Amino acid sequence: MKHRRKTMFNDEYNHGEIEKKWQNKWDADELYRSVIDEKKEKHYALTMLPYPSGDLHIGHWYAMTPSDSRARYKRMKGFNVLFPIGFDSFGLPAEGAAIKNNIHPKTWTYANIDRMRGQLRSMGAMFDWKREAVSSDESYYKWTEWFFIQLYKNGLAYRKMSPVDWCPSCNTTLAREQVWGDDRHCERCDTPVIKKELDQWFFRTTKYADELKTFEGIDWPQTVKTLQTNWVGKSEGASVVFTTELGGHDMEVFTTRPDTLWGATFMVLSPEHSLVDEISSDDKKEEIEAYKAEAARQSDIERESTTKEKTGVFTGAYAINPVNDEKIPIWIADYVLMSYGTGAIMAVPAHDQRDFEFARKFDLEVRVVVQPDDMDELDGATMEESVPAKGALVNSGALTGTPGDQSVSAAIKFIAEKGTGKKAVNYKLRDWLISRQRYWGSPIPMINCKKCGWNPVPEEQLPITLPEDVEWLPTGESPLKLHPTWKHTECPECGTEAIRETDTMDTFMCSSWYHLRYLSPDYHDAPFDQKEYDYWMPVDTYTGGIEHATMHLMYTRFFHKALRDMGVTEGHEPMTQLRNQGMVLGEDHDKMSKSKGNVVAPDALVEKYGADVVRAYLMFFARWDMGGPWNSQGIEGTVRWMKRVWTIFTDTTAETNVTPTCSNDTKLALRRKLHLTLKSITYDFENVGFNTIISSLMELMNEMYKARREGAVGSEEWNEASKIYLLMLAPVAPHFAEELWERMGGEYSIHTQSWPEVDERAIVVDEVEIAVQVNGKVRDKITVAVDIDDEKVSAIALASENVQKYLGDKPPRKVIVIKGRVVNIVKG
RNA sequence: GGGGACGUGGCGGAAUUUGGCAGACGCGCAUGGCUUAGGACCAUGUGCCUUCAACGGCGUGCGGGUUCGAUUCCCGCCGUCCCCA
Repeated sequence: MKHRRKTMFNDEYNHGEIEKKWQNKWDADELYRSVIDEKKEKHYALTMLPYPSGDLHIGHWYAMTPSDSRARYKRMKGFNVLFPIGFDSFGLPAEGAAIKNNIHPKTWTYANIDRMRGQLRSMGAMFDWKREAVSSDESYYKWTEWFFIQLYKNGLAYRKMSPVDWCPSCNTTLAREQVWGDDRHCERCDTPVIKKELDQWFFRTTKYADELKTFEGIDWPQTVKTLQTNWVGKSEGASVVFTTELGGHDMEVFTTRPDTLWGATFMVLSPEHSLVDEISSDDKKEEIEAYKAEAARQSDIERESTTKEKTGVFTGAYAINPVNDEKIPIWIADYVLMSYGTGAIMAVPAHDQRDFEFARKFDLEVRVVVQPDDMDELDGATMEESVPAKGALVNSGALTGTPGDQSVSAAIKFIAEKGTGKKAVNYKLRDWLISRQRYWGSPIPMINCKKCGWNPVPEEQLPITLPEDVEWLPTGESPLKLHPTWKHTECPECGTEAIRETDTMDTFMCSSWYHLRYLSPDYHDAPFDQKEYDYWMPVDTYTGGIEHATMHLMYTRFFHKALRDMGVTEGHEPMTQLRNQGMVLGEDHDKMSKSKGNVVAPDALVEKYGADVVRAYLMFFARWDMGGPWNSQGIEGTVRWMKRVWTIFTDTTAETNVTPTCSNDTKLALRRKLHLTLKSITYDFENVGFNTIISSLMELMNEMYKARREGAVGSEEWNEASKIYLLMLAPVAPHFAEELWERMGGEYSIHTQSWPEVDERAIVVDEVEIAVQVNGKVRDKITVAVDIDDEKVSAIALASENVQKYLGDKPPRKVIVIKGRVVNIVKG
């Protein structure tokens, strides 16, 4: 047969059979069952749960199998390790499939889960399947609903009318972080989103804004911390109230530069600002309406673009600048967005570039109020660009002359005393919009009564389950809304007829607490069993993609903090250590995509090479946090290495006599290499450096081949190396190592053995080779005793013939000795 | 426009734990062995240049700086990618 060579090595190691054999045995023996053991220190290793799209891709393998190796290492290190898995199984694609293939989302989802369970098992990971949690199970989303009610009762969930991003294709609202790119398209279907006014449920994430940007006591990558900090987007400044000349309408503005207040020569409102219609004069109304319509057609990105020509319309109204009581015109312009700050700005053209461009376009006054020390005297009439730098105040009434380093605080003091403003903080972070106008999600357990308003479903009625007899109409409207009976219920307050909320929750709500459900997925009295929580939490190592930095990773922190304040969870953070893996790219170095045809399918690789080779290659081929291009030839190197491992431990024929004939030097060198390797692999596992774990194992194998040629087989040192080699290999290639371990008479299972101890004495040598440099360039190498003192080693170095050649006649100016590494001689 | 990450042989990547012999390990390539055969296996070599060679010169995106010594630290560019506006 053409594919005769699909077994990895030869007839002895049939990876398909052997991997299956051990998977079944581990299962039967419940080898990876994790139960509370107070005698042991716990380690909660968590990998981000997959969405059941129907097929595990190589990215899942990349995220999960190295994480599994580390969890296995931790277990051998003596920790009681929990490494669970589950499915984030609510979400839009199921409904897409429902519409497209006329299949119920539930049927589709659970069929996918079944298939993916099999694929996940083929990894040979130490998942504890008894702790599996599936977010679309009633037993799970009962508690998602319960959490919603707790948030509501604690004032952290509220409903408001709000302009939201709406995907016309998915027929649902999106959170700010689900809207991507310059054209502001839907994360899922790439359709450009539109703005829509809707009544929506929000979580008060902004309450935790400051806390979300502190990362005390947790070991998270700096990149994630930076992304989250920027996402919170805290800026400090002042809020100042401007009043209209007529009618006395108050308009609050936020500014980071209250020191430039005296330079505010006009105001700009966002076209959507609620006061626009009220304050504008009759002769401007028509023009304003036209402008508003035009602005609504553009995306925020277009509107804020710095390259775009400024546009705007004068409202006919004037405001009073509160610091100097001057009358300034109020304009509307699309570069001011309702979604940032208050939707109104004070325009200081001399010191803000956008305001400057606007002023020049419409011939508005540019008044210099800040004069930086290192610049020539500024002139508002002739300057060609704004000067945003700080500096001493000029033309600023009582504050004129205030130096630049005090100007902001002086201005805040001034407006505070006048009662027209105060110190203020503005955040970019918005409250989390969680309403989705879809069917396949956790219902929002709220009831609306004409008399009593909104009330939560009584907790004893949970879960509010999804009706199964639903249909999808071409209008795209939520089937829950269309269902004839489901939404009709009675008011928990007054008992009269009332209507259920027909929106469901954003699925990020489900994944905000799945790490808690894993603790006790069958527990009925609460979302989790307190005993399990007390033992396992917090998560010690969390691994997953960085793309969730401002989404899931932010939501789950918010969730934990909110629950903490309700007394449900403890500690400030849910996950102590976070590590992100990079992406596996296609062989063409491009992002994998079906359209490019560069997708690598893990199932086929497992079939051809076995899970262990795939695992090892994924650990080896790139830095885990960076990722890199797949290489179908590269994986053959991993096959070769494992083949060599197999051969050296199983082939006891021919030249590999079991009676050692080698020198003591060979044995000591082998032992030294062994313990050096053990030391560095231990370090690498601790520090999540997977690629060098594999290269260290390869190096040691090369050394063992050398020792074998020199007749080391059968010696005590050889046997020690063999045993420790397999123990180090076990987390990487669990089936393969177990098989060899058994054949060599090891006690079942290799995975319950202890991680070996480094023998530092084996590493010690009495002589080292060090480099001798002249002016930083290596000119010779000398071998000296390890404990040689600096004078002696300098003398030997200076005596080197080659060094003398470069030194010339003059005595050296300086000799630097770095013990055990280098001697650098500086020429005289 | 702002913020961040990265840039090392033909390729993926080591050396970023403490600034101390750049190129570990693997792919590819080359030579030899074994073999009826090799796309298997074993061994050796492989940064570039100097027509061969190293005990020579150059070399970690480019230019500068600090240092006895810089892939590593600092400054300025260029390029790639990511995030934000």
